Amino acid sequence: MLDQPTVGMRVKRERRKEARPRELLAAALDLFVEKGFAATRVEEVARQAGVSKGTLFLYFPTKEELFKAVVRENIAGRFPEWNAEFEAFNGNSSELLRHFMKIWWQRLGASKASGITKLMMSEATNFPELAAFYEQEVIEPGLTLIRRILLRGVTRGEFRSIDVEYSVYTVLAPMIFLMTWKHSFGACAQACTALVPEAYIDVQVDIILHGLSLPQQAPASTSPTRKETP
Amino acid sequence: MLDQPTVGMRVKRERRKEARPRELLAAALDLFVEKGFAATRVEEVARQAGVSKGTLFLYFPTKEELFKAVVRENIAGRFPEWNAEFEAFNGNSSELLRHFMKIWWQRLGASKASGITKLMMSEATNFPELAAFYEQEVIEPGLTLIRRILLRGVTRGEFRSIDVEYSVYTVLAPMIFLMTWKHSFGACAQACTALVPEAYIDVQVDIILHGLSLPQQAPASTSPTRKETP
Amino acid sequence: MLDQPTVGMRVKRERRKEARPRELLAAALDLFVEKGFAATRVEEVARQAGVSKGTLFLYFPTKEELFKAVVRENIAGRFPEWNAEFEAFNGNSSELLRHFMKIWWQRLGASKASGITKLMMSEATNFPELAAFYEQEVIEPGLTLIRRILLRGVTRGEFRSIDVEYSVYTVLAPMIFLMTWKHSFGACAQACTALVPEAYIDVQVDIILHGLSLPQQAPASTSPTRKETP
Amino acid sequence: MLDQPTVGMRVKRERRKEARPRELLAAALDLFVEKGFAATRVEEVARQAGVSKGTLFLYFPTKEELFKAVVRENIAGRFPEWNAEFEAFNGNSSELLRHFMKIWWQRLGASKASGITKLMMSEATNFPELAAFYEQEVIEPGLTLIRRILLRGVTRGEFRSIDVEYSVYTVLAPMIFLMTWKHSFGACAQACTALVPEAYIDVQVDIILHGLSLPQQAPASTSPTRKETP
DNA sequence: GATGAATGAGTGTTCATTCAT
DNA sequence: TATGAATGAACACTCATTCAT
Repeated sequence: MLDQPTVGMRVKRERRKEARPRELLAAALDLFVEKGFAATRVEEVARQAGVSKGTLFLYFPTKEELFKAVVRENIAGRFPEWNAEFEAFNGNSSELLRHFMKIWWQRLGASKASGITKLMMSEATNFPELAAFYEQEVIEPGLTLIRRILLRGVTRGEFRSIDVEYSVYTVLAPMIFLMTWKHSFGACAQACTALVPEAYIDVQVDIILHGLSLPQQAPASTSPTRKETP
Repeated sequence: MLDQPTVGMRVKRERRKEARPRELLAAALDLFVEKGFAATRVEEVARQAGVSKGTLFLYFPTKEELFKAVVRENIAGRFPEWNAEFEAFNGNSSELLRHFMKIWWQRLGASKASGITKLMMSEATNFPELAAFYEQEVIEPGLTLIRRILLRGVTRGEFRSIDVEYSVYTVLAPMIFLMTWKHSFGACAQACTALVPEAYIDVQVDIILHGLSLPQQAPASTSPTRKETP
Repeated sequence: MLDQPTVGMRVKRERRKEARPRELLAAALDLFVEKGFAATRVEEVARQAGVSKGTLFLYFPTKEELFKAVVRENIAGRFPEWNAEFEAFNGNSSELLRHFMKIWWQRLGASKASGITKLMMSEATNFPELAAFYEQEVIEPGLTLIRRILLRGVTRGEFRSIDVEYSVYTVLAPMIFLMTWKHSFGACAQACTALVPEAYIDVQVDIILHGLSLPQQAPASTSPTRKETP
Repeated sequence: MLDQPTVGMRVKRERRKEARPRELLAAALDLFVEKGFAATRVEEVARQAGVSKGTLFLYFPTKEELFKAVVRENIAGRFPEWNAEFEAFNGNSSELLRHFMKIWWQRLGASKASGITKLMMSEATNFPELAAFYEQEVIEPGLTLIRRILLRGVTRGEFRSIDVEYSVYTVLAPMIFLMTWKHSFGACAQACTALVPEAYIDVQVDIILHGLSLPQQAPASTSPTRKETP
C-alpha cells in the first residue's frame, strides 16, 4: 500500500495488474467496514479502487469471494504468524496472555480489520456461506489459539484449573465486544460510552489474570494497569 | 403483549384500530430480530401482522421509522425494577453480582429482546439518532447499575479496589457478547461455536468474582460453577 | 383480446387486473416469436403490454415462467380439445388424418403460435428446463395424438401395417418443417423458397396417405389436392 | 481441415498466420453448432483456437462477421459432386431417391455441418443478408437436385404424376426436420423423443416411395426398411 | 502481429413506496 | 381506514469490443 499509485497516474500495465487486487481489497475493506456486506455496492468498491465494475469481476468472481479475500488478507492469513509467536514464547503464561491481547489489539483490533468482525456478527445469519467460511478460517483458529494459551497456563501450574472450554470465551468475549462496540456505539461517541481501548484491555487482562490465578497467590505480573487509589 | 389479539380473531373495530400498531410492531420485532434490518421485507411484516402492505405505511411512514418504533417500544423500562431489586438486596456483593447476571439472562438475554441489542449493534451507525436514544435509555442505565454493584463490593471491602469505570465493561462485555453471539454464529451452529448460555455465564461469573476478589481470600461464594477436577 | 383496452385508456382497476396477464402474454408471444427467448427483454414485453417491468414480475415470477405461460396459453392448452375431436371423429382414418393436419394448420401453424415451435427448436439446448417442459407439455401429447391416429388407421385396416413409432415422424416432420421454415427462410421471402402452406399441406397429406395406403387400393379419399396434368 | 495444426505445434510463423482464420473458423463452427449464436462466447472461440480474444477481432471485426464467415466457409460446394452422381446414376428412380437420402445423411446430416442448417434456421431472420446467401448457395441447389430426381421418376413413369414443385418439400422436410431435431430436442434426449436417424430415414423413404408409387404397383425396391409383422 | 487488461452498456430480478379505488 | 396493483430505481453480474503495450 506504500507505493500504491494514485488513480490518475500512468503506470506500466504490468505493475497495475499486480497492484489491482490489492487496491480492490483495500477499497473493499473500507466500504464493507463502513456499510456492511449487503449495503456495499460492488460498483462503488470498483470506483474507489479506480477501476470499472467489470474489472472487479476480473479479479473476484463474486461479491462473496471478494469479501472472503478481504477476510483472508486481513485476518485469516495472520494466524500462522500468531501461532508461531505462541510457540516461541518463553515467559510465563500470564505474560503470554497479556502479550497476546495487547498485540491482538495493536495489530487487529485497532485496525480497520476489526470492522470485519463486527460486520460478520451483523450479517452471519443472512449469509450462511460467509458465516461458515468465517467460522472455519477465523473463529476456529482463534478459539484454538486461546485454548492453547489457557491450557499452557493450567498445565504449567500457573492458572488454576478452570473449565478451559468455556474460559476461552472469557478471553474472546472482551475482544469481540471491543470490536463490536468500537464500530457501533463507539462510533456514535457519547460521553458515557467513550472507551479507551488500551485502558479497557489492561483492566480486562488484569481481572482475567486475577480470575485465573491460583488461590494462594496474586497474579504473576504486576503490570501497569489503571487502578483507583486504594 | 398479553391481550394481543390473534390474527383470526374478530374484535371491535376501534380496538383493532388501536391494536394495529402493536401488532405491526410485534411482527416487526420478530422479523428484524430474525433477519436483520435490510433482509426484513415490509410486506412480510404486514402479512405477519395480518394487514396489507399499504396499511403498514399508514402507521409508519418508512421502514426506518418502523425500525425506530420497534426499538423504542422494546427497550422498556425494566431498569426501575432492577434498581429496586439492587437497593433491596441484602446478601454480599458476590452473590449480588451473580444474581444480577443470572436474572439478566433469564429475563432479557434469553428472550427475543436480546435480538434488539444485537440489532442495535449492527445498525447503530446507520441510525445515529436511534443509537443516541438507545445509549441514553438502555446503555447508560445499564452501565450505572453495574457500576453501583461494583462500587458496593469495593466499598464494603468485598472486592479489591479495581478501576470501576473500566471494570463495568468486564461485566457488560460477556453479556453483550453472549447476545450478539447467540444471534449470529450461535444461530449457524457449527460444532466449535456451540455455547450453552447458562454454563457460559457460570464460568464468566466465576472468573470475574475471582478476578475481583481480595488477594488473600477466595471469592465469597462457592457456587455450582463448572469446574475441572482439581 | 377483443375488448383489450388500449394503453392510454382509463379502466377500472379490477378489470385491468384481470386483463393484465392476457396483455402480457400477448406481448410476450409477439416478442418471443419475433426475437427468440434469449433476445427478448422482459422490459420490452412489459412496455408493449403497457406496464412497468415490476408489474410483469407481479404476474410471472421469472422470464422462463412467462415463456411457459405463453406455451400453455397458445399450444399446450389445446390438446384436450384436439383429443376430444379425435375421439368424436366418425369418418375413415384418411379423412381423419387430412382433417387433423388441416385444422392444425388453421389453428396453430398459421398463427403466431407456430413461432413458438421454431423458437423452441432454436433455444432448446440452451434452456434445458424449458426444453423439458416443452417436450412434456407439447411434443409428447402431440406425438401421442398422431400415434393414435395412425394406430386407428392400422387397426381398422385402412392403413398398411407400418412401423408406427417412426411413422409418427412422417406426419410430424412436415408440420415442424413448415413452422420452422415459415419463421426462417419463409420470412426472408426469396422467390425460390416461397411456399403456400395450404398447398404444401395438401401435397404432404396426399403423399403420406398414398404412402400409408394398402398395396391393392388407392387411398380412400380423392381430395382436391394439387396435381399436375396426367 | 486435414493439415490443420494442433494447438501446441510449433509451426513457421507465416504458415500459422495463414492458418489463423481457419483455426478460428473451425472453433467457431464447433461452438456455434453446439450452443447457438447468442450463447457462444467469442472468448471461448478464441481459446479453443489457441489465440487470445484480441486476435480474433483482428480477423473478424464483429461476432456477427465471424458467424457469417463460418456459414460461408462450411456450406461448401458439395453440389457439383452430387449433381454428377445424379447424372451418372443408372438404377431406377426409387433406388436413386433412397440412395440420395442415405448418402445425404452419411455425408452431411450425420456431420457437424447439419448444425449449420439448424443454425441458419434459427438465425435467418437476424441475418437476412446471410439468409439470402444461404438460400442461393445451398437451398436453391438442393431443391433443384431433389426436383430433378422427382422429375426423372415421373418422366420415366416410375413415380405417379405428382405436383413436383411441392413434392420436393416432401423430400426436403424430413431431412431438415432431422437436422433440426438432432440439434434441439434430440440433444436433450428424453425417452419419448429418441430417434435413430438411420431407422427414421428408412421409414421416411419407404413411405415417400409408397406415396410416389404408381397406383397399380408397390414401390420398386423392397429394401430392408423397418416394418411391423405383416 | 498479438496480447489480455479494461471497459460499460445491458440483463433479469427485487422491494420500498405510492395511490386509485 | 384499508387495500394491493403498480411503480422504478437499484443491484450483481456478463460479455462484445477496445487499445496500450
